[in-house]
Amino acid sequence: MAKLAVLPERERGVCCAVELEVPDVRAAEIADVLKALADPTRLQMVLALRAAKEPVCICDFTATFDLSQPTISHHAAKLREAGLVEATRRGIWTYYRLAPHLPAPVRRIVEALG
Amino acid sequence: MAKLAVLPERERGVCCAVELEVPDVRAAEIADVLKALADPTRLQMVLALRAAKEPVCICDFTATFDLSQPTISHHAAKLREAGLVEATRRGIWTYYRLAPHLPAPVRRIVEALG
DNA sequence: CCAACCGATTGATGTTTGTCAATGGGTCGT
DNA sequence: ACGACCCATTGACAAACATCAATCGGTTGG
Repeated sequence: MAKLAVLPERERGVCCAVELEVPDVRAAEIADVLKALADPTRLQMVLALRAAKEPVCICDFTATFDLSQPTISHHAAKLREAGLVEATRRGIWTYYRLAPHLPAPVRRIVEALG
Repeated sequence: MAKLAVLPERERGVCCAVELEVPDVRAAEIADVLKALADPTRLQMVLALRAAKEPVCICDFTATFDLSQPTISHHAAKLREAGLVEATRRGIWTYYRLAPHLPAPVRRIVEALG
């Protein structure tokens, strides 16, 4: 609560709707992506995958975080549902990587992280 | 669940912790910012403020969204607590604007939106 | 001074979320 | 075939969240 600035003059009882930058549906989509990223564990996962040259086995994530295996699996599923990562099965191991063809707006967000 | 790729060879029972890109505290901070943005209404607010030349009166946001006045106020408070926006009082009106001196990492995220 | 207006806070409620324990389904080495 | 290993799913539960109705405090015009 401070700072002077050029504040618009107003008239009592007259409020007019703001012009929205994006359609509501689009805002909801972006919000969903942000929601997927808005957890410390999932954020760390995405940052690690972004930096990784090779796909990362989820067992290594389980070894990394102080969380149970089902919880890690749950977070991985959230990232999958959001379309942020892809999984590949190889034998008993499941490897994750950042989705290679993210929509441009999503990619820009992921690149802006960290 | 598809795509071939160069998957690392592994040994059973040997999982090693991933190297994290950022310290946990920092991840939590970023996650908090993302959490503040991860709601359609708040996202629209931030996008509108980012595009606005002048501070925006919150009564106009109340007129914009199909939500009650307390709910809008609640969302505005969340954005304030996250440090994303600042409020200025002028008479009976409260004007919001994007925080002018956002930390660089946060600013990059906000700029990547939309 | 009073009524109208703007905006924040409080209280209540239904929903979503993060977490774990328990379980189930594959895959491999022996 | 068996046991060990990896990972996903289910069920349960507490915490956090989005929303509204009601209320309150501050400001202004008449």
